[in-house]
Amino acid sequence: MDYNFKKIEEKWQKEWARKKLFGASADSARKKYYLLEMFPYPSGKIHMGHVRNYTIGDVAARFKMMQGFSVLHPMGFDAFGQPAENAAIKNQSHPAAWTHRCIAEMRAEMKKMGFSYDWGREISTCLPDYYRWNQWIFLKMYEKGLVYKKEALVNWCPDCETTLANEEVIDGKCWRCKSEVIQKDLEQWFIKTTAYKEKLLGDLSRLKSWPERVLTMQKNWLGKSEGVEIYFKEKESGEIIPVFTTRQDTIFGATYLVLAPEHPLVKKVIRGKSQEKEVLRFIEKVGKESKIVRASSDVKKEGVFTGGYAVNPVNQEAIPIWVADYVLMEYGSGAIMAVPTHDQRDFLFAKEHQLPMRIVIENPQSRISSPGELTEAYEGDGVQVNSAQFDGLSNQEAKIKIAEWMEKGAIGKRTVNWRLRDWLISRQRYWGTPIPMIYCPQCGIVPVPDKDLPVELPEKVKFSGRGGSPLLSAKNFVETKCPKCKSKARRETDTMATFFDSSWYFLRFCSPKFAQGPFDKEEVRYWMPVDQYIGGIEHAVLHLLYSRFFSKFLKEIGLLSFEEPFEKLLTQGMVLKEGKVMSKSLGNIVDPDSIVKKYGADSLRLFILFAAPPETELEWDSRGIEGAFKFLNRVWRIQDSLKEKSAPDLIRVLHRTIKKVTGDLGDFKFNTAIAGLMELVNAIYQSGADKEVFSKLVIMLSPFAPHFCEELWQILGNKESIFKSAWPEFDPQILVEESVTIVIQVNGKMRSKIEVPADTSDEKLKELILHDEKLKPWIQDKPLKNFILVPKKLANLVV
RNA sequence: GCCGGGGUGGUGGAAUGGCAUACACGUCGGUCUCAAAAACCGAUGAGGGUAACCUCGUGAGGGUUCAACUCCCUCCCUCGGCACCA
Repeated sequence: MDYNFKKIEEKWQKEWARKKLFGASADSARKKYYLLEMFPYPSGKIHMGHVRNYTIGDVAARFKMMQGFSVLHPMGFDAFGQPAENAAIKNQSHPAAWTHRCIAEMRAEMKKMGFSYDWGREISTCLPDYYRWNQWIFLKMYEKGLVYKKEALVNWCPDCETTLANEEVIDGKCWRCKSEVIQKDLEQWFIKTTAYKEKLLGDLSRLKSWPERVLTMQKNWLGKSEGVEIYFKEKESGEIIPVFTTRQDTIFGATYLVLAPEHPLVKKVIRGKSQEKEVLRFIEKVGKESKIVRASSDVKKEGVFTGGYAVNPVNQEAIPIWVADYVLMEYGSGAIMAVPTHDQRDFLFAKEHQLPMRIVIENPQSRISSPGELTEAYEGDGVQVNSAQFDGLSNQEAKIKIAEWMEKGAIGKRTVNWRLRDWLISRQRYWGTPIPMIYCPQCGIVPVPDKDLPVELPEKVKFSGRGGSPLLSAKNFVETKCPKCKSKARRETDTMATFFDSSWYFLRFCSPKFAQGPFDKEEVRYWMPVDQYIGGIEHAVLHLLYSRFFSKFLKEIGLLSFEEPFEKLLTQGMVLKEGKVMSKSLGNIVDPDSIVKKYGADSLRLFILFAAPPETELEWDSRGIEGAFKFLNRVWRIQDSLKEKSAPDLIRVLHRTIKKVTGDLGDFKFNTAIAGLMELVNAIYQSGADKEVFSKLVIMLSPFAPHFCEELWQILGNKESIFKSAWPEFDPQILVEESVTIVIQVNGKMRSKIEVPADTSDEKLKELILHDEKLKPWIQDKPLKNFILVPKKLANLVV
């Protein structure tokens, strides 16, 4: 009988669904294992990236299940978002209809892959019974003062016609449509993620099993920087100009001060001065430049003198105030003290504009004492000079002493600066969670009361594709009554960023139908945290940071008992073709469905895991998939020639394989686990196997090729599902070899091998080695200087 | 510039101080066949040698060690992240 993958796969997919084989339930008698893969945006079809992500998760889930864990392995859809809306505008359909069709298609394709999801727990974020809890959590945050509305310069994508969070702007471009993001002054909703910045940074050290680069990316994003805020004074008005620096040790070398062009003080300083016009012209010019151009390092830094002076509080020196494009309003206080001798940017700027310089830290490697000799700024450590009472100290000591001295004299204060900004979450789009807020002419901003949730998204709206939220066109939605005073009021028409939806979905999976709250605390106590999370690196900052923030918030209001939602994280590599990411625009997509039709899901699963370790990039290889298919056929044929009894050598190979595969699966080294199984199959082809050995091979292969193995398992006479059977264990007794091969080196080079009984004494072994004929030419009559023996492995003779 | 990952046969990749290149793809040869495919068996880092074997070989150079792909130092290349961050 041939291996008919089509028939087998359909048969078992039906059977598993009928038996609800993968239905999870909290079972306090067993250890739990929550395995989660990042849920997809329902774009229609699954692609190879999904297949890889979900296959990695599926193998781990099935393996844990067979090891006796109570496994939670759910799947759902991150269903709100702009593509649905764009598609609706294009096809004159409704975003909901488009989304539900895509979900149905994707679900069907996932089922064809044989993933072991508990489909009874499926969630969709676009359904009211999900998003009402978005609104509920949002209002809880509002209650705790973590939600606020303010007018600010925000990121605006002209193509998507909506605002974007800082995290959604990559290289100055929209993360989704890649068009250039501009700055707009708008009133928007923000979430105070910065309230948890210390925890978000500090708890990174708890995430011992997260990839190093993800931790680094989050750390960079949070961007903690410790320094001092120093209070300079504007000479004429006496107005204070705070300046942030991490190099307070160089304060005596400050020879000018620079304000960002947007700094509010600039206009005051220049008023009535001869420089006024020139400065205004400069500010206008900088304002027109895009952020990307301004930030590119090869563009020359420009600036103008304001005509004003600032007084340095440490020595009462008056230094010129400049305006320059290299100082950013968004960071620190938008003003810097410039120390050209010890900061390279200041150095270049000072040279260009012939500004004065003063050395205040001696470079121990060079004898330069006059600033004119410098070719670049010295940013390293050294001894303080020209620094009044701090002369002679090392700059590291001076840093501490100067900070203390400034605080005492109230001319400065130790400050911590962060790169992290609050999270802008309002979007001027339709297909998202309505923000549950009401504007009342009498009462102002009024939150929607709990009992009125959910604020449902109205179905009938106009999609013009041009400006403003489509919700504005839904009169019945917009017009409402104030919950407080009952007078006529207006609903907020912005919706939430979809990252809000995905920041807590892993909690919803624990009790997807719970109606009294976002989740059942008891269920969450059992299942959370997620033991293993698997997904793409593109969420290293966005989704993973927001989810961590949510968990910290929900813990603080007493709903959770843990700090970090994801215990272990695996970021899988991308799937490439001819060295490039598969993409529509490059036209190099391999459709998983076509591969399933040709070779079956089991071959696809096997190939995608065998071709590379999960974390590295994977080059798609059409011959590789054939290899996987051939391997399954090779295993299939073993059933035709089973022997009565396996040879003892094969039993040893089997136990060695069990040990290797079990270990490799635990470490997510799927490629070497499969290689181990291939070796076992090769050994079976050499000596023939009995039913016992073959059964164990089938069990070990089953997480990778589940339908295939389930069928063989049944053919072997088993009634119960293979996934209910116990994972094989190896017998260490059998692994103890009777004889061992000792590699013999002379001066570190392999020259001979001998096989000896495992219990040979060291003395006996040494004697055997010294009389080895093969070594004669290498030793000759040179005296033996050293003899190193690694038990049961190797000997090295040094002559 | 700073931070992180990586560099091993024709190809994907194994080996984290102890036989470099497991496993697979590809290529070559054999068995079976009228023939082909499939299947099965075998060879396959480079150079030298009839052969047994020998020499070289994990981005480059140096070091530690009886022994280095593996640890340390310097450098090169490459991928990713952050960046006028004061």
